[in-house]
Amino acid sequence: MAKPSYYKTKQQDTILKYLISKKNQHITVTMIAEFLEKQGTPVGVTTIYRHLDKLVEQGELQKYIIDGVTSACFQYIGDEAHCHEHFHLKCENCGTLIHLECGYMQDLYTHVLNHHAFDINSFKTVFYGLCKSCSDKKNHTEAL
Amino acid sequence: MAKPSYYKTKQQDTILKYLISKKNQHITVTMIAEFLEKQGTPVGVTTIYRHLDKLVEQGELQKYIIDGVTSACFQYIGDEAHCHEHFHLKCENCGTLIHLECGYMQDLYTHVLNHHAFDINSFKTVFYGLCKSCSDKKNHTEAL
DNA sequence: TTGCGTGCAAAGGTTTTGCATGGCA
DNA sequence: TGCCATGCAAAACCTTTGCACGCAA
Repeated sequence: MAKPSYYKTKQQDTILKYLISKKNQHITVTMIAEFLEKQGTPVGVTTIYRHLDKLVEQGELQKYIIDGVTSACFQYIGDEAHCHEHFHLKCENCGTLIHLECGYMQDLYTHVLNHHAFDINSFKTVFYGLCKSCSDKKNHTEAL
Repeated sequence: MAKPSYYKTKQQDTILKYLISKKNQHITVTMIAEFLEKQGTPVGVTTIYRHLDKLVEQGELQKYIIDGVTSACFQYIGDEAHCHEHFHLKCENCGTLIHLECGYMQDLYTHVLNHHAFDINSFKTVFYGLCKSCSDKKNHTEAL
């Protein structure tokens, strides 16, 4: 698996450069397509999808989906694939996406690995819940 | 919010009965539609979507999405909405979905709430990673 | 009788597939 | 030249919306 590209093409290079420039940032296929369009180096969405799939297989790119966001999200991580401390938090109310770096998550990773024999991929995992301001709001408005 | 139904209808009742019979189990809109069809009480998917939305708003039903599963997943939980110990684990390789009940998760919930001011919804949160057998397989096949 | 509930049909959006053409090696 | 890469068009899906009719109260 993780088939490498046989040919080096302009499109491949263009996409990869963009991904690297947005390293560790949240992007979507539409964002990529629009940016490349504006930049004067348009690439067909089919091609973008195919390259992203390949990079995900190779582990250089993380794909994650978020409820309420209609398209898939990606984050280029290069060779930091085994970081266990970066998680996503998504507020179910206001939609804010928080990137969380926290040592406790390393413990969580270890716990689940040792006690439940499950190797968590932190980048792909999205925690849902309520951020502080929305949580406060809800409590104030609890009288519906 | 959480608008109650004004009218009591056969469809509403049929859907709710099915959900309750599958309590704490993983279901999709298609599964519901097919079951009701076979049972001789077909309900249009539009209606199913609308009732599910309402139940999610009311907190009786949890919606979660899983990468690789093209449609949304639901789980009827009734009034157990505030359990912080039930999480989902999804193997990225074989697709197995594990329902995890674990006291450590209560600690995780507390940690994130106290240190990061974020109130995690455990039912909606899906951990991605590798289950033991797939993890073992990967290590054996590491020679690609 | 009133007006919400239902469900068909159509629209909307993302992602995949078929296929002819283009371009790397 | 051989083959993979590309990208248009169309298909495949899931989900939402519009609208006319049905049905609960």
